[in-house]
Amino acid sequence: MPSIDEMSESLKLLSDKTRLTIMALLRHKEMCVCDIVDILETTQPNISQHLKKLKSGGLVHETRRSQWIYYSLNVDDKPYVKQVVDQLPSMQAKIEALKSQGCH
Amino acid sequence: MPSIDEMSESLKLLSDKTRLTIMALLRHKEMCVCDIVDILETTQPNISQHLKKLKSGGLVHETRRSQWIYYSLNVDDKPYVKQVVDQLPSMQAKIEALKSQGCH
DNA sequence: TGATTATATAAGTAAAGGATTATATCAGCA
DNA sequence: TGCTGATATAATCCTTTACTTATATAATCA
Repeated sequence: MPSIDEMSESLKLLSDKTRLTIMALLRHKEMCVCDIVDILETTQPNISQHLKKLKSGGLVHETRRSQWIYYSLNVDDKPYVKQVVDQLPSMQAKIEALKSQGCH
Repeated sequence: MPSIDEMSESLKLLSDKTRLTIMALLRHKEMCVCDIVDILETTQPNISQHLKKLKSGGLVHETRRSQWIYYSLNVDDKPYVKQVVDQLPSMQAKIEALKSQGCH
């Protein structure tokens, strides 16, 4: 049974628009930092810092694969987070748009 | 289908520990401001301001009954909010503790 | 090894947000 | 009408936080 403290911490991570959009993107597939930067049209340090918060809050998982670091969702152990993420709108259009000029 | 903007706004309301606790309390029953103040052991203006935010975000509903204003949950139209609220821990113990020295 | 690309970290800034104190409004009652 | 209790609003303070710019680390490749 999650405590109010745990829940409010996770919800704070989800309450930022940029981070919530990152979660919506990762729902489709794992992505590297530069993919997310391109799609969200912001700076690389901005995204890196948001990802760091999501990671230390246990909401995403990272894997290095040569020079790229791929991030993926890690929400299966938090039902109240998973249910929110599952209801995020599709980002398919934005992902398609990226494909044509992918970051690598 | 809710937008990222709508969802992040609701989640921001839930992400504060005081507001999340208020939602957990209201899950049990409607309550007036002085009840919540007593249980959370904070000041009346603090609770009033949090309630105002919850109300303008559409997460609670208010009813005046003589000099008391009762607040109750209003989450049935927002599934992603309802699912979070449904998983909040029980506040039964705190509510019981209040009964013995109720605010009116 | 040096150059390039991907990512992280650090420092600074500006804006948002929660809490407190003081005051105003509103309802009930003598 | 005046008093008391319940709630709301205003103003202020302090902390948190998101973003930017600059720099550091790490990996690949020539």
